[in-house]
Amino acid sequence: MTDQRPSARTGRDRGIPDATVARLPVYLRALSALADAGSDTVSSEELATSAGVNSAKLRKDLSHLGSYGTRGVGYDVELLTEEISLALGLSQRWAVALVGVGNLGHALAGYAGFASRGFRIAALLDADPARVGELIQGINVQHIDDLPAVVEHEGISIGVIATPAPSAQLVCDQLVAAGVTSILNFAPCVLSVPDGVDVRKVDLSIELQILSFHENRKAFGAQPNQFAKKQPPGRLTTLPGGAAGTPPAREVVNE
Amino acid sequence: MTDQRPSARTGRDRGIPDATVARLPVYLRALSALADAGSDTVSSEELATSAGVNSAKLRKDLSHLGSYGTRGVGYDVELLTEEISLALGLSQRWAVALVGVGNLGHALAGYAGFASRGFRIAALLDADPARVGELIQGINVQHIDDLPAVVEHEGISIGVIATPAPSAQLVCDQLVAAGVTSILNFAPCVLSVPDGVDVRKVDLSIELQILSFHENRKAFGAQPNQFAKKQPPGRLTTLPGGAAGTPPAREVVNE
DNA sequence: TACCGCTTGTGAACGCTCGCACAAAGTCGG
DNA sequence: CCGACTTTGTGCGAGCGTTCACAAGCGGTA
Ligand SMILES: NC(=O)c1ccc[n+]([C@@H]2O[C@H](COP(=O)([O-])OP(=O)(O)OC[C@H]3O[C@@H](n4cnc5c(N)ncnc54)[C@H](O)[C@@H]3O)[C@@H](O)[C@H]2O)c1
Ligand SMILES: NC(=O)c1ccc[n+]([C@@H]2O[C@H](COP(=O)([O-])OP(=O)(O)OC[C@H]3O[C@@H](n4cnc5c(N)ncnc54)[C@H](O)[C@@H]3O)[C@@H](O)[C@H]2O)c1
Repeated sequence: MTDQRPSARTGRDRGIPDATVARLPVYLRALSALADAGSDTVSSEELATSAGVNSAKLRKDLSHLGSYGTRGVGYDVELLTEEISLALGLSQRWAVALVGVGNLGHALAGYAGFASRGFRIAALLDADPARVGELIQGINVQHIDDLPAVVEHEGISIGVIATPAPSAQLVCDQLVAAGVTSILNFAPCVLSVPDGVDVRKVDLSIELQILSFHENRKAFGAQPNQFAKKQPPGRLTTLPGGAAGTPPAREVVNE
Repeated sequence: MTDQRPSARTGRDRGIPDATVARLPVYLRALSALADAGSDTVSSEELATSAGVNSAKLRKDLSHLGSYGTRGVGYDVELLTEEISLALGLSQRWAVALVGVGNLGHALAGYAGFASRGFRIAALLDADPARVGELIQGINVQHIDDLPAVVEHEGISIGVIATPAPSAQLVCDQLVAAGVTSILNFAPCVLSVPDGVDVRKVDLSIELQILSFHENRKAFGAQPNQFAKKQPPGRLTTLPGGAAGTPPAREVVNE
């Protein structure tokens, strides 16, 4: 799961496990679909299937919130939706600041999935004077220097960073200084923040590289280089060149 | 970490742990920065700091690849870069198909981070006839029906889904049928795939909701509703309305 | 060559997560 | 009211991931 652990739970603390928190939004989505389909109640088995998890795991996850099921029947869709929303803090609408209105920033600004889940893009900010003043989805792009005032005025506590990596730490510091305590980072870099500030990252390249690993593993079952031991100039060199014979690629999968 | 576990490792199998695989790309990025800065060697302590992890964890992670460090000295930056790249299967350039050239798809198509990490966008596809033929970053948008031929011709093994959620499963099935064995999904839904196909998801809303949870926790230390027990109509109703007195919201953060 | 300081690689302990399996607790039909 | 059936909530064991702490190994120095 994404890393850079958020809010190191302080040993004691009767909190909900991180792994559970990460799944609650998925359950919420599945519940929403069930509600649209007209279901009033749902069993852990059904809900688990919709969410793509084991039913025992689902029940254990929900048990952390309290006892909201009915034995022999299942869970009330509406009630459970409310309880999960409450646990996630979605009973209030969070204001979000989006910094960096480039390619990705434009897509994010126009994303309907924010509003529908209880988040409001309260501000768009950029450092480029040419972008300031631009109107995107009815929101005016403001200069990054106005950040403190905007955060204060709009009551913003969540920031999204969509600037190039070299600027990300600077922007992050500015967000923190302005009072933002949760940050979602799209730039491919590690951010350092003071205690009490949570950072989560979304990194395309990392996801692709993980897929690459598994793809590679599928292509060559278990490699021969089982126990490598620093062969001085054994298999040599030049990374993006072509490492000893391009693999058989295809013919592996397909049903 | 993202979830929907890729390629259930079959019990035995001397493979690299998933948690380690997920961090290798981060190390790679840190190494790249060190190389640019002119370092020839690096200690586990330095590299761990750059990557934002514990140095013991870093060493254990690297130990899964083999013994490529020198005691008393550290790791050779270039050698380690090669070894990690090799382990991740980045010594070859993977061809990627991007399906859904809407808001997000456009941003992704123009993203330089793909190419620089060894991925090549080999095809853009969409179902909307109005988009077919459009030229984006020098690549022609093709119709989704041409998927099988394109996958075959370009040797594509990785697919990226950037269509609306209702189309995602259909597109996924088409990708799998065409021979794609790794999928990165941006649509907010669960995909089901046959064994042998890996799926990873990137979901904005989930990330924000996790941040919301922690933000909420910061606001109200440990809640009073410690042991809830199905209060029949206790605190009631209407989720996006205002759950029993809108919380004190502001005044919490702003350090 | 013998010694010293530094850093790796890893054994071992601990905590978190997962999934099984089942008792407890509810519904429903008679 | 009772008994059969269904589904939740959870105790428990196994496995994975993280961290500590240190012996082993390497380069440098006398
Ligand atoms: N485009 C994608 O699909 C994509 C995908 C994954 C990750 N990313 C990452 O997201 C980030 C943004 O990507 P992009 O393609 O939108 O880049 P971009 O260059 O199109 O946009 C970056 C924007 O950030 C602004 N900016 C730069 N420095 C700033 C600062 N100090 N304060 C405020 N604003 C600042 C720039 O003016 C620009 O408008 C990058 O880190 C990139 O690696 C992008
Ligand atoms: N825009 C964002 O910032 C953002 C952020 C996170 C997640 N997402 C998700 O990414 C997905 C795409 O978002 P978007 O804003 O780009 O939407 P969009 O509507 O702008 O683009 C979707 C594209 O997919 C194409 N499409 C639809 N059905 C198709 C099919 N069966 N085969 C091929 N192509 C098909 C459409 O023609 C359209 O071009 C959505 O699932 C969205 O929830 C978007």
